[in-house]
Amino acid sequence: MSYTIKEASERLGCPAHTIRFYEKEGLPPYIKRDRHGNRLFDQDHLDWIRLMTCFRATGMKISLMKQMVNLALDGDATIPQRKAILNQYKEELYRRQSQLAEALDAVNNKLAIYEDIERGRLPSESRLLNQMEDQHNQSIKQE
Amino acid sequence: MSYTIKEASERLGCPAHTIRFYEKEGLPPYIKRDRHGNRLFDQDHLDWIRLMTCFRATGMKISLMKQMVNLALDGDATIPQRKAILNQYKEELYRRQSQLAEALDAVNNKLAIYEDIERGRLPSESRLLNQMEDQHNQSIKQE
DNA sequence: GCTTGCTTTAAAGTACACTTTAAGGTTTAG
DNA sequence: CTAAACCTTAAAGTGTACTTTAAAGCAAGC
Repeated sequence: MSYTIKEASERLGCPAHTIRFYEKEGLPPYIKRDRHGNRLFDQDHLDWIRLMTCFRATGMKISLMKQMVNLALDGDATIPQRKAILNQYKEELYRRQSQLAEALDAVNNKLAIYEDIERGRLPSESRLLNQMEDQHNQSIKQE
Repeated sequence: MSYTIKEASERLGCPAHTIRFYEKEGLPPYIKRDRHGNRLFDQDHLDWIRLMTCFRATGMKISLMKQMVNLALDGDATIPQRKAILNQYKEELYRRQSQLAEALDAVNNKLAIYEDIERGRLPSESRLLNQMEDQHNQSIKQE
């Protein structure tokens, strides 16, 4: 049960070129080839790559993933180091979670203000930009 | 009550160069200058920039922020367009939230496996990499 | 046998957001 | 008067992750 790069690409929702790029970077090790040199992926590889893209999408750098792969290849003795990396990454994930929460708050705030303006409950724009514009206009008049 | 770029930089936790870069990109409009041409920021500008960095940190592109600023400068008539942009961005924020949740899950999974290995409850590495390695070794033997 | 569509590689190009450099002007402390 | 510590601009450089291009090989269908 092996997949060509095209099948792997479809299953992963990831361009074939990107998969090759990842292999070149050393992320998925031990990818087999058929007698023509074409890559053959099996489920384990797909799972592994999916994990990597999951980490990538949330900010882990490829170089760090490569480092983890290398540590893993060196055996169980490197588990403490890998744990340290993952724990640091986990901190980063928490940081991003609160950034997202903050941004969602800000967006909802903005949207609420827009609603208020549309319903005529607020004189105009959210204060900020207008005020800056006012100051700008004043300074123009003074020239 | 105005701040120099250095003070703004300190308050925002953002390099002065980056603030200048943002201004060049058109993000914070109407920044005043003193008689020597030095920028003068007031609280509204800092608030605005802080909002922009909050949006940036969570994936909004500078070009899109500039677009929003331009729309805002065109008056309340553009509110529907701005709402559309923010709602799209909100979708993106939700997408990122679930990506983060997924990644956190995966990390905790990995960490749990490492714990198990360290306590001798699992024979070795998380199966994945070893299995790939085994296959690799087999293919080497066959050569 | 030839086209179509896949595959391979290495290398160059792109997008994005900074970041650094270079060259110079002003203000303040000693 | 001069050095330190700011400020200015424009332009070039950097890092990251792709993405595209170019050149070529294999294989199934007509």
